[in-house]
Amino acid sequence: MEKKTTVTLKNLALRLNLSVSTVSRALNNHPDISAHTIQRVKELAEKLNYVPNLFAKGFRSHRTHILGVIVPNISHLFTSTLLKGILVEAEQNGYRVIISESNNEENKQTEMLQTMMQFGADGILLSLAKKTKSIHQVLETLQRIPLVLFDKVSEKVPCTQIVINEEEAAFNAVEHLIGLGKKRIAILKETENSFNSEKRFQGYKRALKTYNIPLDLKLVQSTEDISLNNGKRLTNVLLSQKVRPDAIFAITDNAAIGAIKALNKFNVRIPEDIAVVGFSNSINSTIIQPELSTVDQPGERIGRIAAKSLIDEINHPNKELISKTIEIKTNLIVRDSSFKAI
Amino acid sequence: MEKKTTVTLKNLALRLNLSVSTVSRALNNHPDISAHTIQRVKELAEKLNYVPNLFAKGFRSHRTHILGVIVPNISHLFTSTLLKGILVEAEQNGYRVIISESNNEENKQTEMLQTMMQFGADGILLSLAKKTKSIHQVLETLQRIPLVLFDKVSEKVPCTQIVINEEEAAFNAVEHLIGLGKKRIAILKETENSFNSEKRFQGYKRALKTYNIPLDLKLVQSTEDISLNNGKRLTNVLLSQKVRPDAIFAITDNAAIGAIKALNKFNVRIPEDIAVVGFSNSINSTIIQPELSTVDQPGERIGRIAAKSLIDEINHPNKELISKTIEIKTNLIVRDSSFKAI
DNA sequence: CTGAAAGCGCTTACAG
DNA sequence: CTGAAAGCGCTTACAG
Repeated sequence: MEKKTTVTLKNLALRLNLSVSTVSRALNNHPDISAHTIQRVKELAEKLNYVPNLFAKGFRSHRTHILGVIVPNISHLFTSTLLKGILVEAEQNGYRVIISESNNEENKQTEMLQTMMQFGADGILLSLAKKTKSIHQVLETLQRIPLVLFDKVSEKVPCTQIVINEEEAAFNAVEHLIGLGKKRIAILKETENSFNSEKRFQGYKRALKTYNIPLDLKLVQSTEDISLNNGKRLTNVLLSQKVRPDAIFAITDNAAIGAIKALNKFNVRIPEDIAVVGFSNSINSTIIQPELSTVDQPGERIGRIAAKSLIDEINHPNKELISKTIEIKTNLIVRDSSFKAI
Repeated sequence: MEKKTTVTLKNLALRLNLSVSTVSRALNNHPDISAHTIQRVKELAEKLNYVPNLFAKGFRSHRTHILGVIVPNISHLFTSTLLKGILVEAEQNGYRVIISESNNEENKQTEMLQTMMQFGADGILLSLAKKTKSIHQVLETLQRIPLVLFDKVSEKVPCTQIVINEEEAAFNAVEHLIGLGKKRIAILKETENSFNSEKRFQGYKRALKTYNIPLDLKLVQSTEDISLNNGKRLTNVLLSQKVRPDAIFAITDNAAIGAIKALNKFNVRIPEDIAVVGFSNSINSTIIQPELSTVDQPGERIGRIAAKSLIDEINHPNKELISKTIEIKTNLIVRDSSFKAI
């Protein structure tokens, strides 16, 4: 097979003995153009498989219909559900999506924000890198094109932010454990509290306070990277202490699964001896034995709302930058790891 | 905070009392321009936070440095590892990536191929939708811009294709089971054999033949959607038969995990009574109890090689379209679900 | 060393 | 109903 060359308006015009202007108008169904001409033009366009160059189009109209998306790490299941929501919503509104990773590095994030602008993205969806110390470039970007934060957000940025009810969700999870009679509830969280970790920790503390349970720092275990393996490790630390916890609230499913693995290894009964609750409702939470109680974090929904909000802002630009937080409610899903139905 | 307006070459030129040409050259370090001028231009550009409009640039040079990626479904963990590889490799070569989903629908895929071209993507990475009956649009696209197939491929398309050694990997997995003394090895596969399912089934059959085990169609279980739940369901079917299998080879980890769940429920001993092997080495495979033996499918590596191949073709375009398959070797990872070390 | 001009593919206000 | 011309932001061959 041979390669083909690109068909342009000029090509069509030449072949049809028309001007480029007329061809352009015909393809766009301009009312001025005669039905006959429109038909001739469209037939040839079809025949030659003409595809308009959206680059030229967007370049002229200052609208590219591209949304830029920056996430810390694409290869997390939760991230991919966020992305799915973004793709679906973008698609429905005629937008394409450029995706890139910051790898949780601030430099990378800054660089990506710049390239997104260079590519003429109409707007940007950003989930902040964990190590974002300075939000300078974020503000710089925000002053030029619409930008919406989602999932990993920061109150310092005056823009629309899409989050779940982190604090309340954590409160509910811990309250659930307290309701089951648990009194020594440990938490597995991040060392450098990210927005999410911080909020969930606050919810944990408020629940304890509400039910008059003193905060015991021995039960507060932190780690740099809240992964499955670190969940295991921190649980081993908890088990080695003189007084063991009777419940573990992990701020991610992965850490919770690590906890269950550690408990299973030492034949600790779940939930009778130690109950476990996670956060995310990832697919993994139903694979582990016993199945994990967890907060359902509706990734696709968050992605859709984030994309929708951004597209709204693109269509109705604000003169001033304003903060606005959209909080999405979550539900606690109770499974065998915290409450075993008989 | 106030919004800012876009800074262009013209802006800079006006302020500096220079021509647009000179400013352009200065920013690109053209040897003709004096060091002094270069400095002046760059300082102002820095100060005003000038970002070149890559759209205008690409529009002129016919190179957008955008790669289009189409996958059936973004919210699968394996897909996201493929995407990670693509992003990393693209990034290293100065390319941005537009990602979209075909949702396993041929219409959607066709539409996406067109938009990718309209956006002036320099090349396309495509993982075929399951229900791709006609490859007409794929061929049409291929005749215009470089296109590389990965993961879900088709021998009908004359282009570079990146796959794993599907057939051999399946052969090895089944051979492993045979080596453990298993004789009644069931397979869980797809009804309408996709490229992957077909190859894996072939490997299964070749292994049986090699070791003189007759193919028993009762042990060949197929399903439309090779998911966890269908893995469970098909395993229940197998268990209900007069003569049970002594091993199950599932062509996906999810189906294998479903199988394990079903076996656990009926207290079938794994691997003594029935051994299980999956395919993918997804994170789930180490969460299930017992941990799953599986074929390690190096997603990130496949993604990287696919992106690399595409970028190579963009840089060295071929006149003729040629088929070329790059096969990536895989390893079988043996865990407790097939062989329990004592 | 610097500038004026053409052109990438398209749209649209202005003329006729 | 149709066309010639300008312009989106940039680069580059051509002049000087």
